[in-house]
Amino acid sequence: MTDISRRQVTLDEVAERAGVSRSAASRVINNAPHVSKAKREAVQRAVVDLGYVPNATARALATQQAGAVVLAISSDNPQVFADPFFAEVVVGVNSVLEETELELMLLLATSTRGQTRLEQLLRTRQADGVMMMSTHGDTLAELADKADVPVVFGGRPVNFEPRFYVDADNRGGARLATEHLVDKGRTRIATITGRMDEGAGTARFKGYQEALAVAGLDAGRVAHGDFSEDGGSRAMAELLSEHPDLDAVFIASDQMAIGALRVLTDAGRSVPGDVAIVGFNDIPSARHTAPPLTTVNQPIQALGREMARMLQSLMSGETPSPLILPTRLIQRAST
Amino acid sequence: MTDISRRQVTLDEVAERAGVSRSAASRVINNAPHVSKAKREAVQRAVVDLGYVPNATARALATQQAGAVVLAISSDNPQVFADPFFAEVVVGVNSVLEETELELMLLLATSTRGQTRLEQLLRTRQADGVMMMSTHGDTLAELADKADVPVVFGGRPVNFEPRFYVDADNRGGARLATEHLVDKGRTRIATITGRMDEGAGTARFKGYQEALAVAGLDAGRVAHGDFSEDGGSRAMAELLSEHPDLDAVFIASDQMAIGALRVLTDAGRSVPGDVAIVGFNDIPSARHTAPPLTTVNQPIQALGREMARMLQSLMSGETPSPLILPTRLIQRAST
DNA sequence: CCAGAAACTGGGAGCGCTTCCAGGCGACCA
DNA sequence: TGGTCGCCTGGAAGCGCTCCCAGTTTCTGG
Repeated sequence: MTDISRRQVTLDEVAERAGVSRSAASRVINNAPHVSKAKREAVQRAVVDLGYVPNATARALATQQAGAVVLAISSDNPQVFADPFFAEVVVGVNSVLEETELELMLLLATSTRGQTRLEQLLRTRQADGVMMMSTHGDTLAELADKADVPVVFGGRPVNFEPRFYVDADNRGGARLATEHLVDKGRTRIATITGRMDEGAGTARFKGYQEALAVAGLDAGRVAHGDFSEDGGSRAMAELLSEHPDLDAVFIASDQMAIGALRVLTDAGRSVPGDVAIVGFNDIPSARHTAPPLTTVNQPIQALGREMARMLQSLMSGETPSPLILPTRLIQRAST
Repeated sequence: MTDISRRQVTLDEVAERAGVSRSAASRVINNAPHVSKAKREAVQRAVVDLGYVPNATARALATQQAGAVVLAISSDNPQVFADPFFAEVVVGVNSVLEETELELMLLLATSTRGQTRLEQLLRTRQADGVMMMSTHGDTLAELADKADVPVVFGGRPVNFEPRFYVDADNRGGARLATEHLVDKGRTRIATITGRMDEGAGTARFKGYQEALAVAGLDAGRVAHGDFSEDGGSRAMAELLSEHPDLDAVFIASDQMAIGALRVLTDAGRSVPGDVAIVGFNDIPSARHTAPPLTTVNQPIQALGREMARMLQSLMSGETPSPLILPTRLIQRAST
């Protein structure tokens, strides 16, 4: 703080000013033992006098530790990250990383270029750990799981169970939502699924099926969406023409629910009078639709937090167990 | 790709296998001149055979270039980043960084710890450049502007004009919105401001004042909010009791507009019949309120993109000019 | 008061890569 | 054929830090 010098202050200069060897200075910086009290203090004084800050790069080279972890998001759609979902994940991740000396790197592996970068990252240990969010169970995911860098997954890709992951209880949440519909006395309950090549999509569909099986109801009214608002509209229209008798629909995302809601209203069906609907995700918009959307909330920040924690534990040599975070039903006026 | 060896492959190994010196190998890796065609090819072959990937850390140490830039967000509220706004900025930033060899680091400087980190970053050149989004014109911002690392600001802090920044035209957008209200024949136009300790807050207020001045209308109906939904509710209630005659209000954020809308409806005022309202930001929810919100859209991804571009230009020694991105009115049913 | 243990100390060898530099060598021109 | 120029080439010196190791000092306890 004292000296706004242009040049970077090095450990050698600190050592010299303190009248000790570089080794000694290094020891006090990393507060390692075997330094006399006098020298330790001399070094500390020199550090503040000179405004010394260790050079992270040099340290990384010497210790073979990058001092950074990366949050990698692999997808074919450059816009995915615009989803507020990830912003929340980042907040969670950051909250635990903040207690650490670790830096956070962001890798949006959307193009081939990004994918390559991720691969190299995995192979060359440029980061001390990676948090991977990959929607598709592509080869990249499996590669990541096998890499010798600690990797924890956020969410599970479809068709592939990583060794370490934290996921929201999508299946349980879907079951909850569907049961809620059953409890409301609905009997002809349809669903609009998400992308079935994503873990969340298949899991939520499974939850729907389970709940109806338990209730002894028909789970045959299904249309496939893609998590988007337009997809929801299309799927709802399809549902309406194939199964005009439906009296409720569980929709695998709020975005789709918003699209579906519009189609329903346009078709003259009242919500929840004629058909009750419940969404998933609890996005902010869900409370502002007409009627406000009953939906399933998942603890997104907690997801990020737990990913970071699990990564830490992995990095310190432990073998954590996968974690599934609870989801809960948020009841509003659409049911 | 060929060899999944545990150990990192080094330049020396490549050189040895290719039968050249390390210097030569280095030259071809960085495709520098002064290497014969034969050797160049030999090295290239060795690279793919061995699956060599340069060690970024070592390179960084040798070249004194980190190979990374950071996006720093300084705020006193750990939750700011949960705002989808930043997610979009990141998408924009990433889109240009993807063409580069640069890594993206994220620094959410919310705690004191984070602040310290940011300061050190600025002083020690651990990154080759920083994109700084700081709402308050605190000392940190000024420090950043003076740092010998290239720094570009996203948005302008209040009370302080950075040398390099890209910002949305908040003032122009606010003027647009207010003029729109005037055009609709409203004459008793109030405003709910954002936080006046943020650049966006003051700029939008200024735009409001300008528009009314031009129209020769009274700009005295103002209540201060804090950009949040609750703050909007409170401010609207205040407005209603202080200036019950208002027939329109320009609200400095959609979040506040949503809160205000509820208060208005509860108070029995119809929108836009009794009072027309326009928000700012064009968040997704804005299209789902009842009635859908007229608002001002700002090109957020473009903001990120331009920040990254400006930073690049700065890093390559140029002296770019500040940039102000246009905002535009999105007309919906609330006016 | 002495042997042995324990704590300190600084030298030096890296970590993997870039880059300066001096020497070598072939080509080209007169 | 000799001289010059310019392009290769590899050796070696770092970039700033960690950490092993051997040597020195200080401190025990008997």
